[in-house]
Amino acid sequence: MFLQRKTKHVAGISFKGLKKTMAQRSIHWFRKGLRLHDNPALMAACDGVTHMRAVFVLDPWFATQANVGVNRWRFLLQALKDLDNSLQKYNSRLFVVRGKPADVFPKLFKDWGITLLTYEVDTEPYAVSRDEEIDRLAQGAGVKVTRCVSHTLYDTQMTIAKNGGSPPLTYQRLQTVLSQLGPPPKPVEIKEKLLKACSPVLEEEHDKQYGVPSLADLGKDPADCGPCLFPGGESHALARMDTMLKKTNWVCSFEKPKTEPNSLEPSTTVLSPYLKFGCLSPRIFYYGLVDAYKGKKHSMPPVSLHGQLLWREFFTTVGAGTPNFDQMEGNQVCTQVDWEENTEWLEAWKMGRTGYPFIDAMMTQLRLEGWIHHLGRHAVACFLTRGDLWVSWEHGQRVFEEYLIDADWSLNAGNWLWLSASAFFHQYFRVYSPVVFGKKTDKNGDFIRKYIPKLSKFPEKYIYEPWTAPRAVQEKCGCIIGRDYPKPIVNHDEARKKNIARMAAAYARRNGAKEAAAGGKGGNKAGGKRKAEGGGKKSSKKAKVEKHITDFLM
DNA sequence: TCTGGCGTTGTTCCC
DNA sequence: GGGGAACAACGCCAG
Repeated sequence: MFLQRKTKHVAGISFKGLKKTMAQRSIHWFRKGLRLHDNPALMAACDGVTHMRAVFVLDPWFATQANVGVNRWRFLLQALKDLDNSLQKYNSRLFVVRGKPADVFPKLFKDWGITLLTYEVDTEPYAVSRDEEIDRLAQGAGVKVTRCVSHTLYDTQMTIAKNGGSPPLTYQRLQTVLSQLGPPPKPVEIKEKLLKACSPVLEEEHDKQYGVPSLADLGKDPADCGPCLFPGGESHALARMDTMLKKTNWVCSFEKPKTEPNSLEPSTTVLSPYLKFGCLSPRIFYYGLVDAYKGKKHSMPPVSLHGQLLWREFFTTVGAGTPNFDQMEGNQVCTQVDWEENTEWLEAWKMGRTGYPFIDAMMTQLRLEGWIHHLGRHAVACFLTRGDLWVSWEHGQRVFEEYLIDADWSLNAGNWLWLSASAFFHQYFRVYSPVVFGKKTDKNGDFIRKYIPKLSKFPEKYIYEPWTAPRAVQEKCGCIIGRDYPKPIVNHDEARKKNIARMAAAYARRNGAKEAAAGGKGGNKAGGKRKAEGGGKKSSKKAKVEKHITDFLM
């Protein structure tokens, strides 16, 4: 109900008006939302239309600017192939068109006699500017545009408006706002409309001009791909979700922090890549969980599976409402930290050569397979930034963007902000140990043995700290530390202490700047003065922080 | 304006 | 080994 209302509103046309003008030929533009199920924009493209064409534009921007690794390309192409297969069941096809959207659409509008363009709302900065341009071109061509929200549970702009015009910056605040908005809209059923709106496509002509390309067609070497553990596409997404939802006990007792980052089989759902590309509707998943929970005791947000969908909602909403969300400079929610450029350490981290087996195994899994457990992401992100290497989270973000098959602009930036304690999370003294953390769920180091075969023969006692193994043990294991596997590039205990102090200094600078700004604006001068003079809780707290900083930096 | 409680996922030590 | 407190002490937010 809500979505239909929104659709009409955003498109600036009424349903009555639509029926009178009766668009005959439409394009549904697939970007994310690579699915037929619960796709309100696709449904809008079929509404009262006799010829709907499904289009995906292979925008060169993604090849040149978007930092997409080969595993994610493979996932995308599989998803497109799956979509094409599904459309064939409706006597239709997917039209994959090469070129910039701004060049492609005016031609398609004209050649195909299009009167209606529909697409799913995308809140990422590039998508927003791209879509604004396409909207202008459509308007110029007399083509109506209908946009629908279905990548998120709620319309992010509505959530922001409900929060008073700015995005909620805490999870609890988001929950409060969403509770005021009511449950998310129900999924839409599309099959009948799709059947009516699809028209036959000439087979031979089609594959030559509009077929889904192969990796080789795109200049990618398929040999660079890792094993295909999570094939792309709506069919796989729905099958994966169904399998998972059937395990109701597991679903009801799911608590994210209790899942294992280094199990050999994923301990979580791995629905993230399917949600990223929209092969799976978040609302289908949400209501699938509602059914699974029904009448049973179950975990709750933030740790439950519903909670995971809300985290996705949280970061997408903040990302949509925060300029420069993916960088430190000009990002209002981000603490400014004096990270250091260290290409050698960054490369060691990226390639799994830090000398810390747990970190290196995680990064190897990421590079080869395109997915690692969320807590593994925490450990490696903390290590790169505030924990050990003091390298900017922006660099880590770019590496994740390249390697992850589920790399999502908002979630990636949001989580890096979180883990580097630059925003949302502030307890910077809680540092993951690259040695201790993994042991909790994998004492024997089986995960390390799998991803770093060189270390596979080390006894349990040394597997997380092979540099502590006596020379004789290293020789017996066929791996000399410093020759066959690196020595640790930093001393964790020393780096941790130094970096906690550096974070304290960064926070102190930020708070100092805030106070100065408040004073300069003629705000609460009395409060500022009181703090400056010393005395009271705040001042003693400040003195403590200063001592802490001095102890480690001087 | 101040204060106490809380925050998805730290580590170490002790019982 | 499991649970709870200490460690040192962050920002946010409701009341």
